[in-house]
Amino acid sequence: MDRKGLSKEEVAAILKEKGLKVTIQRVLVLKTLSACEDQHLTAEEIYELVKVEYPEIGLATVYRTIQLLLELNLIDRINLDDGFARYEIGTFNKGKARHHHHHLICLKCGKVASFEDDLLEGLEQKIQESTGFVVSDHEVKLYGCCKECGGNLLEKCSTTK
Amino acid sequence: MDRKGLSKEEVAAILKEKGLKVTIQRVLVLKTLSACEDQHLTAEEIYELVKVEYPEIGLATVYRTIQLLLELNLIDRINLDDGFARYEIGTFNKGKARHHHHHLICLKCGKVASFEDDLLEGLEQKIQESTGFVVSDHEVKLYGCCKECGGNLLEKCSTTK
DNA sequence: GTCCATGCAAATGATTTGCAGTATC
DNA sequence: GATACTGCAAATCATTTGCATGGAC
Repeated sequence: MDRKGLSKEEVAAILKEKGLKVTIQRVLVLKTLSACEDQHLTAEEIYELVKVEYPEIGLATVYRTIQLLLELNLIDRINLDDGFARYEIGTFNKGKARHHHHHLICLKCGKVASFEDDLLEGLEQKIQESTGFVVSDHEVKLYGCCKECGGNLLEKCSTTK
Repeated sequence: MDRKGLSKEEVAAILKEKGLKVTIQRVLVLKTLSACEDQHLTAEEIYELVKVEYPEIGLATVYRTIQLLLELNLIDRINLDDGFARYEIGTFNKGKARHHHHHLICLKCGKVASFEDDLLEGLEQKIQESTGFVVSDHEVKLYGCCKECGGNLLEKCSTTK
C-alpha cells in the first residue's frame, strides 16, 4: 500500500496549495489514487482501500472528496460502461489545457491500460478547418485485445479492472 | 416525425432479418432512432417520442428494446457524463468490425456533433507494434467550442443535446 | 470560536426485474 | 395455441443530500 505514489506530506501540500482544508480523509483518498495510478479505481474501491488505514471514513465522504478533486482537475473520471465511474490521478501537465489519459481496453480480459500521447494533434487542426469547431481536449478509448490475450478475441480469460 | 429515416416497413424488415419478433414497440423505437440519427436520444426521450404515436408503450419496454438493439449492434450507446446513456442508430458498415461514431462536444452550448472517420488508422498500427495490443475499434470524444459559439469558451449560450 | 467537513441514514433517479396479461408467429 | 413480448409496479444500486456532530484553521 505504501509502495509508491505521493507521500502524505506531498498530498497535504497539494491540498493546501489548492486552498483546501487538509483532512485525514482527503489526504488518504488522494494518496490512494496516487498509489494506484494505473488502476482505474471505483469510488467503492477507494473507500475499501482508505478504510484499511482509516476505518471510520464514510462512503459519502469519498464521493464528496472525489467531486472536489475532479473540480480541481487533480483527478480524471473514466467510464468503462460497466455501471461504475472510475477515477485516476491527473497528469499534472503544466499550464496547458487539461488532457485526459487515453485507454486501451481489452475486450477479452477487461484489462485497461493507459497511455499518454498527443495522438490527435493533426486531426484537431483538420477538424477546425473543416467545421470551425475548436478542439481543446480529447478523450480516446481503443478497444481490442491485449498482448497477454494473444490478440485473439475468441478465447476467454479472467477479468481484471 | 415522419420526415426522414427508415420507414416502418424497412425497420420491420431489419428486425425480421435479425430473427426478432416484429412488434409495434420495437418498430417504433428503431424508427425513432433512425429518424433522429443526429440527436443522441436518451431512453426517456425515445419513450416520449414513441408515445406520440403509441401512448400505451411502457418505459421498461423501451429499455428492453434498446438492450436488444445494442446486442445486435443496430445501435450505439454514447455517454456524455451527464447521467444519461444516449443512443444513436449504428453505422451499418458491412462486414468490418463495428465502428462507433465519434463526437464533437461543445463545452459552451453542450451541442454534440457526430463525425465518421477512420481517424486513427496509423495510430492503431503504431500501438500494435509497440505494445502488442491489437485494436479492433475506437471511440473518440473531442471537447471544445463549436463554430456557433465562436470558438470562445468564455461566453454563454443555450444548451441543446 | 467559527465555519467547513464528516458520518450516518434517508433520498434520489436511471435502469432492471417479477409477474400476469397479451400479441406474434 | 405456445411462447415470447409487454405494461405496470416494485426492486436495484450507484451516487447525492440533510442534518447533527466533530475537526481544521
